[in-house]
Formats: sequence, C-alpha cells, structure tokens
Amino acid sequence: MPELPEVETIARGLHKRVGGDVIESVWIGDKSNLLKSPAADIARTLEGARVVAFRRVGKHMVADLAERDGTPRAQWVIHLGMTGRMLVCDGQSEQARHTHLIATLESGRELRFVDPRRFGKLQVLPSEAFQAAGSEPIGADREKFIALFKGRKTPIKSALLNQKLLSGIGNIYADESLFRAGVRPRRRAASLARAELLKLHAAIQEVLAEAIEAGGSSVSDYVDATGDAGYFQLQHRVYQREGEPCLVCGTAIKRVVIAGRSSHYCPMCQR
DNA sequence: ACTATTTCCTGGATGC
DNA sequence: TGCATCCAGGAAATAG
Repeated sequence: MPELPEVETIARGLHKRVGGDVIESVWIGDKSNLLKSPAADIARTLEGARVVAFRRVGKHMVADLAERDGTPRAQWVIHLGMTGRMLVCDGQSEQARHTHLIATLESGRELRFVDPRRFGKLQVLPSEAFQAAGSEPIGADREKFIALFKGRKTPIKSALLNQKLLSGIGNIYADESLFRAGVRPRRRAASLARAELLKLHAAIQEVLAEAIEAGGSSVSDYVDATGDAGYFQLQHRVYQREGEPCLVCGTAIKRVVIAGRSSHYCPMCQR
C-alpha cells in the first residue's frame, strides 16, 4: 500500500524516466469511480502536454503539465489508493488486467495506470492548484507538530492516519513510528506529554527517511516506476509481526483494531 | 466541531 | 479440489 515513502520512490522514478516527454494521446477505461474529473477533461488536458515534473505531495503524485513551449498548462493529480500503479511501459508490452488509463508518449513508451481495487483517484487541476490536506511530515516544524495533537481525544494512531493533520503517513509508518517512540497506538492524542511528542516527531523523521532510502515497503503488490520492489518491509519492527518477538525485548507483538485498521505494537516497549 | 463507523473494490489466504 | 467467506486499507460519506 503506497504511503509517503512508496509514493516518493515512484514519483522520483517517473520524473527520471518520463520527465520532459510529451503525451500524444490518452485512452481512459470505463471505470469512472477512479475519476475525480470527467474523463473528457482528463483526456483533453493530458493530450499534447509536456510532463515537466513528477513529484510527491503527501500521498498524492502531481504531474506538472506544460505546453510545448514551457507555458504551464495544468496539473495531473494521481492517488494510488491501495493497489494503484503508474507504469512506464513499452508500447508493445501486454496490457495488464485492470488498466484504466494509457497515456502514449512521444518517445513511443506509454504511461499506464493500473489499479485492481480501484481505490485510486485521477484528477486534473489548474497549475499550482493542488494542495495537500495537511502538513508535510518530513521536516515538520516541532512546535507545529506538537500543536496538531492538542485537545484531540482520538487515539494517536488515528491522528497519525488523519491526512488533514499530516499528509503521507499510513498504517505501516504509523505503527512503526509509534513503536520507535515507545507510545501505544490507543493512547489519546492529547494525553501525550511534550517529550513523547518530540520523540514521536523524531521517530517519524527517522522511519520515513530510512524507508525512502530502502525504496519503500513492498507488502501486497507495491513496485516502483521501474517495476522493482522496495525493501523496507525487511526492517518493519511491528507491522504485520503479530505474535512474533519484539526485536528489542522479546515480548510477543500484539495486534488490535483501531478505527477499523490493524495496529501492531509491543506491550512492553510501548506505554 | 469532532469523532466513529461504513462504504467502496478485488485478489489472496483461509476454512470446511 | 472446490467453493464460500474473510481480510487488507485510504479516504470520502454517513452517522452519532
């Protein structure tokens, strides 16, 4: 499931591979629940546009589109949902099941959006228009970070997943960050002491940086723009390790459900 | 104004 | 072996 480090990896890969290329034509499938803009608007906006940059904003990818002369045209905003992939393919390569959009590039290659579960979202917006719902977790100002949780009765786990507070953290990195900070996921956000929030802030920085370094976590079917897997799943300390010994103290990792999401923690190391 | 729950989706894992 | 059921979860919608 693509969270911040996976989306960052994919966006970097796409930027490197198709940055500067021009979209010649676009095919869009009939599964309209993926589209936040009308299919015709997406097609019209993409066709003839130069992809100036691919970049990450929260868990979204933004492709900055320009005219051939470089004048800004629009933004193509992509959310990968759970199982979305944006692949750079050879024009001749076989079309994967659940391919919902194909953008044919001047170079002869194709950008293909594939998403079996269809939780992904595609949208076009005016240039510069897209904004993340919350603040960027990487490099977040400490005091602003602490203020995000003030007065919130919701479990800290839910607060971390709330994209209106921080944009980019999902289930894996919420669990991993809370483990490193020594905080139980069910703790009410407002009950965390300043020192604990500082520890959590540091843990998030650490976890996200290490995960990006490893190319993301390949659980389920995540691969980057080149089709390569990431390796951070090998460094998960609690996520999907229910019943296995804590790497610090040996206690069995517990799994509970918070806000409908499985949450993993060490009952000894996390308080 | 918040918070909690439900819904959307398919494929892989599990159970009988 | 085969079929049904469960489970994964990001975020919008709905309910409280």
